[in-house]
Amino acid sequence: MNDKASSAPRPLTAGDRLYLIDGSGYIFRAYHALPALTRKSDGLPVGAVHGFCGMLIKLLRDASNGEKPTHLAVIFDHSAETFRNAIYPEYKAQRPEPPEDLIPQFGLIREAVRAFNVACVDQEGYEADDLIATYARQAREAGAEVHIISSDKDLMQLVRPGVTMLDTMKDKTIGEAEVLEKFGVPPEKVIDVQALAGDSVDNVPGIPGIGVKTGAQLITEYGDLETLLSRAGEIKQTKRREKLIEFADQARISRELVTLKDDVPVEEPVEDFAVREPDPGAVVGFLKAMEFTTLTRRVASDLEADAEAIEPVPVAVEGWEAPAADGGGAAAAAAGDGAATPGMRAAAAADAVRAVAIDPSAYETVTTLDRLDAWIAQAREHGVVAVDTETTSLLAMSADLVGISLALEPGRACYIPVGHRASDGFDFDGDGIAQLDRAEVVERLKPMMEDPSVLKVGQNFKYDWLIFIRQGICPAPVDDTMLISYALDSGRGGHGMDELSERHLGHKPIPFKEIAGSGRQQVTFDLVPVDKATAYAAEDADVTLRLWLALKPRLAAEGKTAVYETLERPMVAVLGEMERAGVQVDRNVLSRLSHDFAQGMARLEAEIHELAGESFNVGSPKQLGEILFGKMGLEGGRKTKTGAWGTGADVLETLAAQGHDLPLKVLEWRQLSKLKSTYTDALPGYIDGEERVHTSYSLAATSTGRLSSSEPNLQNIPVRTEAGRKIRTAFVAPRGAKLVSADYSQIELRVLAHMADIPELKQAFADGLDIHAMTASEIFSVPIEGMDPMVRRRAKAINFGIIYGISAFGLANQLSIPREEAADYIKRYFERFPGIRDYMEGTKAFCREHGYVETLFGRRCHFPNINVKHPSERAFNERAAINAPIQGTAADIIRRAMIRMADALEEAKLKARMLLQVHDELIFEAVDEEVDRTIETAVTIMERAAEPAMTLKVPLKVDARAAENWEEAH
DNA sequence: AAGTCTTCGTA
DNA sequence: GTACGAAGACTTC
Repeated sequence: MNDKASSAPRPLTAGDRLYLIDGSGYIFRAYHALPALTRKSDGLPVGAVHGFCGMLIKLLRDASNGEKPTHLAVIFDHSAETFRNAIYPEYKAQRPEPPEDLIPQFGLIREAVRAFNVACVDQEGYEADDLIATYARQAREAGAEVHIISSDKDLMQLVRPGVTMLDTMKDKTIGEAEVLEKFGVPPEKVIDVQALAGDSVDNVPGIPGIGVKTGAQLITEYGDLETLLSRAGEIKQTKRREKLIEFADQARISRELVTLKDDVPVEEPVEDFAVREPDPGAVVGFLKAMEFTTLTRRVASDLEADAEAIEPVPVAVEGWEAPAADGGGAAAAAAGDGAATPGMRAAAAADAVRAVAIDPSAYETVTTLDRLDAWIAQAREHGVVAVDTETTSLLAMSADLVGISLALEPGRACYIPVGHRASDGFDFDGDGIAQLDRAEVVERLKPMMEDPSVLKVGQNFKYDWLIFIRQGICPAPVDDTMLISYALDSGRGGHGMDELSERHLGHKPIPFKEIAGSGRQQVTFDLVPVDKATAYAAEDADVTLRLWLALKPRLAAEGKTAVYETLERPMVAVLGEMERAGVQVDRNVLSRLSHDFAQGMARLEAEIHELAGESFNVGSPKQLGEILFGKMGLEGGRKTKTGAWGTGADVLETLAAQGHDLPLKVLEWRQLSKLKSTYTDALPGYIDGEERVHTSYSLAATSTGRLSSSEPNLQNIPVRTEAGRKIRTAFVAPRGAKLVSADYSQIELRVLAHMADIPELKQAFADGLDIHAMTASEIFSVPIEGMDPMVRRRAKAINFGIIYGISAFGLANQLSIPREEAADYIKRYFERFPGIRDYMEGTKAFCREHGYVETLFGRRCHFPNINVKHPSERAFNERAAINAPIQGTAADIIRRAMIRMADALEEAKLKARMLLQVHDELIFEAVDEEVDRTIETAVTIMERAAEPAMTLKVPLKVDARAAENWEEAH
């Protein structure tokens, strides 16, 4: 403990303000919410420490309500074991180990607390939360005001008159209203809801199938947990009633686990927390040692101390070793401009963006040409402008422009309505609404939107790009906050605007539903009143700009500029063009197939009902399960976690193999049903007036760098079965042209051979051998000549398994062999190719240590759950971590090819257009006389796509051919 | 009307 | 065993 105040502490009284900081909670939250930051001189991770010190300084200057604390303490957890483990041994049992770069910061934060001369409290056997509950009760009973610095929902039960929580990271006070919003019940009933809902993070079991929503509703209805449990028999919903009865005791234990103990025999009296003036030498010395230049300056000036004269105070660091000289810090520092590192500038930028509150009522609606010109002029002067379009549809290819919003600085944004209509049903052309003419607005915006010196910032800009292109504007240059986030944080959560706003700005944007309604009452944006539209649309531009300010500096700080600039940003226009082109689809082919499939289904259905002896819905797994395992009494066991009979294809196949006719016919029926509903019936709905279908590609939907395709998904058009392949004949080229398909051969195995550096595999690819036959020959010691196809098939399954992070269980499933046999194959494979095993182990170890893996081109994929305790979940993460660099590198390579393709085709004076991408395949449309040269160009670009950034140790091979339709071209 | 589960199509 | 998206059934509101 630090120096005691000279006079004896006086008891707390009314008028005192006690601030209790949940130190342990803060550390984890700050670590994840704030940008990673390292000490410039040696790379010591200090992001959470920086956030913590900033928070302390702000609090000591003036808390957010403008009142300084009279008493202040930081409370920490003592150790993992608490009295709760005696009640329930599994409590917090699956907490992951803290990340490597957080460990040294635990000690540093305690050092910080001491340096600031603030009370620092922990106590064996109790969690920080219990100590907080106890001190809060004592202070409140003494008449003092209590503020708890935390956003932990477990502390929300303490909120009451005189006790509030304060989330300093979001600058938000949590009072009774906020608790009610979060839990649906007032604070005193929070523990009852938690007892029902449980908590997977703390491993509080709760009652299965009941979440916060249902829990709150039940508690509201019955008053409290005990009443609910004793009257559980009255519940109408069967499943819910049974669960409540079955797991009643589990709920009672859960309630004990979440109830905070407010009568801990505390060792430190609350009076001792009276705020004390820090010693300038200690606190400035500490901040200097951390190399927090801005904070040092701020504190020195607050304390009227001369920062220059104070030496850094050496701080011992536990749990971290400085790298040898010339570590990563040097590279980061090289990009800096003076004292601050890019990391610190990135952190400062994120702080600054949070500083200005978001106020949707403060935006301007632009309805005169003068104001429009003024905004355009300011955008040009400013050099950066966030842009967002509002339209009538999520489908960019058929959406009509309704308005445009611009943002120049945080809080300074406008909305330009151009296509609103009154919703009374009479004003069809919008004459009655004050808005500018669309064509005129477009014409005036165009020069600025195309001005190379004005950067246009968007969120998911491919959408807006398509809208602008269709208006005759070709926006450039552009930045996309969604793609910046994707380059930085893939695997750490989604990249949609609302999610990013909540994550980085602590702000929840107005939901679309709130202004346009939902369900039956939902209206298109053109029918939204202009004032509401302004609040919504301008806020989007404002948020986009703030996200850009917060995220863009991180690219340089985290070394991801090249990934963003070479693999992400150029894709906006490339995919935009592909989506705009679309692919021609012959609706007559689809309609004929639909008819054929329907006939086949009807025939099978009759046969199935005959075999079952009754009529039932073949498409219902539930009814089918009843027939198979109930009525017919077949062996096959329960499966799914909800307790239903499993009727997956594998189960039905097993039954069919035993000679049962019904499951076989169900399998055939399902195949036809799938093809009909998903493809032949659904696709015609996407065909436009030009007979073409325009899919939408998502650049940020996968964790690995692959694209995804939706509305419709053209990356899962059938190919494996004869019936399915017929659907591909509906994808055609226009008269006088052909479809060209070019696909990489074995790209993932080639990538693996390069990355793991396996001599035999490299040689095999160099020699153009059949890689699966070669693998089979190596591990089963059989000659390639005259090989049994079954042996090759086994080797092929192993090769795929390797890419997926093989497990004996999975391989056994794939090959329908016993697990022991599969384990034996894997063992033999690794004996023959030890380099693959080393590579896989190396990848896992790297991921465990860093929390991410990277592709050859530097794309980072995060795995926040790689270190969880639960064995099968961890194994799942490990397999994904092994797969990600392989799948991701292949994805990077085809992206590079696609980005170069447009220029290459143009340079070769070819009219061919790239239409589709299916992970390792590109589909083009080329006029008949240019087919050969298109193939030549496409193959060359694709095979050389890794160069010059990377020289692969194996050649890339591309097969390409042309035909009238996709089936024949593939 | 909205959300979850199951199944199945692709690389 | 990896990565996705879509459809229908089912459940609950």
